Amino acid sequence: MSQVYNPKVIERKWQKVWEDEKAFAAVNDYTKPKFYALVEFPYPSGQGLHVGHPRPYTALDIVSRKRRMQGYNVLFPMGWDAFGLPTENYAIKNKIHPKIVTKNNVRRFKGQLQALGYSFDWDREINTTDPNYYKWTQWIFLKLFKAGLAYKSEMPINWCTSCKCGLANEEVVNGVCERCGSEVVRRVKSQWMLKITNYADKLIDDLDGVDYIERVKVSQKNWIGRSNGAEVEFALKDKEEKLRIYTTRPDTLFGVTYMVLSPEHPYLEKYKDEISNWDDIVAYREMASKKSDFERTELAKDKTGVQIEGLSAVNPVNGKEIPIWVSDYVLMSYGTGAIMAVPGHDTRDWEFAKKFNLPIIEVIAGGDVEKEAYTDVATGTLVNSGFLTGKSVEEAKKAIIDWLVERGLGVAKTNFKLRDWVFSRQRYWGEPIPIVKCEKCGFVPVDESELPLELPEVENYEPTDNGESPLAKMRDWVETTCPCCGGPAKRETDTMPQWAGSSWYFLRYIDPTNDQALASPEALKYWMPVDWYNGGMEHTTLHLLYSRFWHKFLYDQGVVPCPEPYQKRTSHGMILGSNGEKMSKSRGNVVNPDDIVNEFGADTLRTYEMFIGAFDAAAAWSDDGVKGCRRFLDRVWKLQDLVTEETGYSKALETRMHQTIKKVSNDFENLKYNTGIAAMMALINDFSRAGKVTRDEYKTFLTLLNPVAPHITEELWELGGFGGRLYEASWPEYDEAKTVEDTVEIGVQINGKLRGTVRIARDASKEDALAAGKEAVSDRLTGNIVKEIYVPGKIINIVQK
RNA sequence: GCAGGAGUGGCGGAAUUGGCAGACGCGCAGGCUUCAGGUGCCUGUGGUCGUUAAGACCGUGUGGGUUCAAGUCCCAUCUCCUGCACCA
Repeated sequence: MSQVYNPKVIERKWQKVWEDEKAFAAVNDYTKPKFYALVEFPYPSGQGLHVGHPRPYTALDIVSRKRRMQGYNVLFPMGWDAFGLPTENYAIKNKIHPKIVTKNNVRRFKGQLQALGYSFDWDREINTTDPNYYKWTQWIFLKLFKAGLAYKSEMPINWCTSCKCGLANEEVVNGVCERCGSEVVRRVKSQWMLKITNYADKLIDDLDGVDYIERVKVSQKNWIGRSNGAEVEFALKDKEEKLRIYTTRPDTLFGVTYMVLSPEHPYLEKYKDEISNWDDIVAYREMASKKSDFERTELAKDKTGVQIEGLSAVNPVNGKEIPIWVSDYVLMSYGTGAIMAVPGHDTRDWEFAKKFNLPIIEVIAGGDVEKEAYTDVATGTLVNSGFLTGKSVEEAKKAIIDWLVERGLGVAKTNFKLRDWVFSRQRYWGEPIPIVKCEKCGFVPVDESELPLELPEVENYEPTDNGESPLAKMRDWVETTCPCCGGPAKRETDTMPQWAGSSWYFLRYIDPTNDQALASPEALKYWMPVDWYNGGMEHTTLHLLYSRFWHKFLYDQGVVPCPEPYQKRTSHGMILGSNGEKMSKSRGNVVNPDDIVNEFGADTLRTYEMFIGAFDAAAAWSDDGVKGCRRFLDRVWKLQDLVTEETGYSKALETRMHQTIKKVSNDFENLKYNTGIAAMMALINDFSRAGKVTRDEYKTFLTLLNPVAPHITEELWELGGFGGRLYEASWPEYDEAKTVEDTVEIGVQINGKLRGTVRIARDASKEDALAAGKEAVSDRLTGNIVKEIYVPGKIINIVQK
């Protein structure tokens, strides 16, 4: 009789064995087929690991373990995205250096991850706050700077009033700081910017060549927001200068009844002497500037504006004079900051026109422009539009652009919603920006040989009230000499955002100790691109876009061998509390993974998180579900008592074995861990029903389960005396021909309703099948058969009156 | 408003190309083991009707449709989630 299953003992035992044997080290043997599996490296927060973390980690651990058994050289690394505000805030509050805080948090996280038995190659562990790591983050920044893609610009930025720090547009959510939830205001500051917009087209177009789940592609596209249209010049009446606007609907040019400038448009200032109601304009502009972006969008439903008196425009297609208004529904940051308004066919213009009683002209037939704007482009036909009348929207667009181009009145133009990336943070705990400002030479890059430019030790990490980074107070550090002219100069005191370190980390795992390059070209060529990258949906727009941008830049620089970093991207769903709500301290529904490991074992936690439901859907935690998975592993443990001396698969279970190997193999590759585990549960039910399991059945079962529950299976493998280590065993093969049985039970329907079943040969002829089928439902047959359907292996349906 | 996704037992969730709806797990009920509780094992478990049974009918958000056959395809509609949101 076997001993009791004791995960505490065996899990520790095998984790030690794997570590000592370097079981999961990726080797630099470039002749083997490679598989690079990547999960998002965590931010080592003070709270420790959350039950959400193991879900994606276990999923790719399963794939990695399986691929190793299939002979791949697998790279499955882990590291720490350790720069960031919570650590800095904790350091400020508790007067401990962020370096120490980070070190402690990392130790805790690492211990927790190791207790879960992941097959990470810990020899390749990286940490973004390690100077040997951020040396290369800075190096990439210098490359960007030298390529003209990093620039400093005075611009209104999003300023978090609590973090005292500038934020990227992406970090402002509903008008508040994504991180701390405080109010975000506009402030003009000189900021480092990265020209991600230069890559806007490629970032969209290259999505066609990668295997990302659809919603990730869609979000990336929406975020970049490419739209095709035209820039058109409207003459200002009695002026030399033209007013340039952007539109995606040049086909509606005959329907323009007014124009709108954004409140920040430079023409207002320029023509203020000729504007007779200048005071009203100024008042409106001030009111608009006081509104935050959030308020501006919140008040979207109610349009406001003022007509500019003394200024009007001329429609280039028909010479009509049209009024110009100013309104904050037009943004200076998009297009040209001015629009042509076509209330008949644009919802916003329609609302504005209705409110201010402006004329509405129908130029596309199909709707009722008095009731609402008709915006359908697919079916409309042009009316009231001169030479465009009668054309479809698509034809009209082409025709009008040609017409405008011929006369020098406009050009086709593509616009993007994507803005350049605000790259400065007025904070201590980030990578210093390796730039020096010299009175004579301007912004000068620090010489590459000086990298890493290390963070100096400061007394106080608190940001200053005037919005400068704590580094600004470090006289000794700030005052330096210009690398260019040798004169006195000052260091940049802003640091990089947290996104910087995570924008290229997957490259460093490939060659983590290289001090000559971020990674060797040979190693990059072998390992890149990442074959499978899994991460949260919350990183779909920011991290994914930023890292693709950097990678594309590095590709253009000849540093990396491929234009896209990730071949495949999947996302996991969140783990919710047992009440179906997001886990949070305040809701009191947080589950600590340590408790589960202590009470049930790591294998149970792993199995449960994979069995909980569809991988990409959110799932609510259930303590009973955890128990069920432990019960399953207990039954696996007891399987050893059923093992016989027989080899091969028993006759009764042969088909089932082949089917299960096939199902589990496929499910593990397709994120369907829940059904893969269900198949193994069903198999173990078969074993207990049979009352025995052959050695080979047992061996196959342990191998299939190993990626999910590596400790218990490794222990049983050893107890079973199969020799060697299970992690080195081969993944079981199946024979397609043996996944189907010779005879099948199929349903027999009468008029589409199931009336019986019949067991017949899989490839039975129609005659035989129907004969058997009729036999099974003979008492229901009327003899008046209209139609007989037989789908081999599936169904018999007899249609009768 | 736009985009993406989802609505299936008491619950989590399964269902290659349309082909026996509810796999697997939880929960629940009964039984065996036990002094007892727990564990373990066995059996049952979509609903309604039917004395048990045999059986019948209904059943995948709602309403239509296509088909021998629909959770799956088409049209319409409702609800929920997740992004984005005055982007011209």
